[in-house]
Amino acid sequence: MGSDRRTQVLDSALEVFARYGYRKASMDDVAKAADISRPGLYFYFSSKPELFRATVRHSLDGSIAAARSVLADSRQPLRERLIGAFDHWAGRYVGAMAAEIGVLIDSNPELLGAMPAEYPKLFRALVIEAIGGRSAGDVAGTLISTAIGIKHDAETRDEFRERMTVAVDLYCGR
Amino acid sequence: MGSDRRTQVLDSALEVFARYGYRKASMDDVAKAADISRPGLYFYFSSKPELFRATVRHSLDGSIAAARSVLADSRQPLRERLIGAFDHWAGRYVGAMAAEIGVLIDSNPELLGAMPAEYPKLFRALVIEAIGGRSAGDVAGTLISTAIGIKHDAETRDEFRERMTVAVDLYCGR
DNA sequence: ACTATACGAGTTAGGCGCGAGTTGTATAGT
DNA sequence: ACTATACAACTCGCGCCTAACTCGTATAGT
Repeated sequence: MGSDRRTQVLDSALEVFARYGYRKASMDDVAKAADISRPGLYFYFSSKPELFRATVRHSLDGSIAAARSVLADSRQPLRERLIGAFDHWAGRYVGAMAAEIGVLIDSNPELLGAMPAEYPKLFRALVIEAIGGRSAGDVAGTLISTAIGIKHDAETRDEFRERMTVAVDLYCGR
Repeated sequence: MGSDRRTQVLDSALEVFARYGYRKASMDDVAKAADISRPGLYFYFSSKPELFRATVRHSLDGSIAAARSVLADSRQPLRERLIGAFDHWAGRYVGAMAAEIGVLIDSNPELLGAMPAEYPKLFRALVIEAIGGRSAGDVAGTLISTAIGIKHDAETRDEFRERMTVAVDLYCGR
């Protein structure tokens, strides 16, 4: 399962990195948060940059997986699936302490390289597939941009969800 | 008219501030760019912070005025008016050297105070008025968020305009 | 498959003095 | 309604140094 020791370390690392930023977060901080020794941390990740990359990848994989499973749930109408997918994808990084995660990601480009850029493409493809039809690309692109815009001035995750609902109804509902 | 000496100084100041940022732009830089002496600059603006505030206000006033005149042009259909208004409002700060202006504004909050926050409200009110109807507030809010989102990953002003056109068509055309 | 301890190498934070640059003002002149 | 020049006060970056911290690894032990 995903609940092995390595996963637990990655979850702890995400909290620590999000709280202190990459530079000020020490391997010792992460080790303490994960309840292992600092040398023990190196059994899982051979360096701090590698730990950081794995942490970000783990987080993004989680968001993508959540979005995918929501979008694939054919019991729900398209409207609900889209709202849920955007909530998992972008809403995860809105408000409170979670806001720092997004900053963390696009604030360390030299460490992450082209890796984070793959995920928006993946998400976009999922949304296009879910919408279907000729103008699916246009609708998906517009909705994604709207989500980014809303993310910038929404205070809470609930507000993000509400406004995203309005956008979905406006752009691809009635 | 608006083409007096003071206006010329404000235009020069905007370029200088946008190019160097508030801190690294000196009053001497602005004076040279405006072709007046540095002491002469103090005849118009009694301090650097005041010059900065006046510069930002001048720029935002210009954008609002442009958006207002476009939205008021009843010869054009709503679709064209909306696209034009967003192009003037947000498109002005997209791509090339102009991208720095937006950063400049929300990167010096202690100098500007609550002043810049008034303009988005004003612009929103203009858009709501142009759209009209019951759900005008929802539509305007969504379109504005979409514009902000597009602004974040559009490379050129043309791309911004094109993608904003798509969004407007999704709302009020087909 | 780890912990506890230790260690070298490298990076970084903090303090400090100094020269340079900048702000705002003054003054004399046109 | 300005320019040219000058000036005091202040801030800011710079280099330099030292102390502290952090990374990655090694070693011995369970």
